Amino acid sequence: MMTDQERLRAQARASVLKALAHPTRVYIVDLISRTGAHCVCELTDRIGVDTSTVSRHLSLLKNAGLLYDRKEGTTVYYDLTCDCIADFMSGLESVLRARHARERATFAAAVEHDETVEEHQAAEQ
Amino acid sequence: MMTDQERLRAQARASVLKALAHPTRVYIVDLISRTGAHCVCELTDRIGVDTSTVSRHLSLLKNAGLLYDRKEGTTVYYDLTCDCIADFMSGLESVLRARHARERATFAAAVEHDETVEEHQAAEQ
DNA sequence: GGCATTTTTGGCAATATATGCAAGGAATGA
DNA sequence: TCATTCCTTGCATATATTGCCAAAAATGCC
Repeated sequence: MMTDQERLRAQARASVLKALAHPTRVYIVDLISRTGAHCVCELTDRIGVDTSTVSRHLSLLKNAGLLYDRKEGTTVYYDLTCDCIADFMSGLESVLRARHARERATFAAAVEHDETVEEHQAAEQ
Repeated sequence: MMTDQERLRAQARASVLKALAHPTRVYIVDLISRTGAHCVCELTDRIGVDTSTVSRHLSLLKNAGLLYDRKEGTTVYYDLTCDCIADFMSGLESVLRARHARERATFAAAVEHDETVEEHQAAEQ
């Protein structure tokens, strides 16, 4: 049976993953990791949703400990708390590439036998 | 402005992160990556929730392309589709360590000045 | 003070997610 | 065939997430 420690560990890991698990937030983190700190209005322009929505995504990322903010006048700049976040996100690439390769393989095998992909997957069993 | 390609890319990344963004699913992926394939009932015993719930988590991870299943009799074993997933998850550790270090630093600085953590964070501005 | 700019917050509706229970397959063995 | 075991799916419910609008803070400038 799962220990309390394992439970806490899983929860901590999930909290980071949850913070990143949204297209807008992935985009924000990715952009900042490549081009440095950005303010809310810049991000709003790029992303094309309401400012309030972007602000909420940012404060969620801040609460998760992934971003910190710095105020200049009325402008608030958000930046990564740690380069390790960029490293972590780049690890996603391999996973996506592998997934893509698998999808292509399944599709190719189905075509080979003149089946639909669903038929092929069923036949695989 | 965000391009369609960027949008799709963010969506693809988020789909993997979303699949992992739950304590139970993090635990499952972690366990399998360390100790190999497991069947639904083993995981159910370890985790302590209903079988149907575990089964759903597993099929979600399968749909996300992170696990595949193999049937032996009435038993279904789930395993990682790719070692890169374990690598990716281990990248989380650095992020968590960094977050923890930051939290400790903030707490220590607050104690230093005999403030609450909230007061200290406000004073940081 | 009054005004403009930037950001955050409250409220609310729409949507998505998580869970257990109960019922329904699927494979095995008596 | 019947019972058993393992797993998945339908349904109902509870909770969480997302997004916009409008209103409120915060700051700087005149």
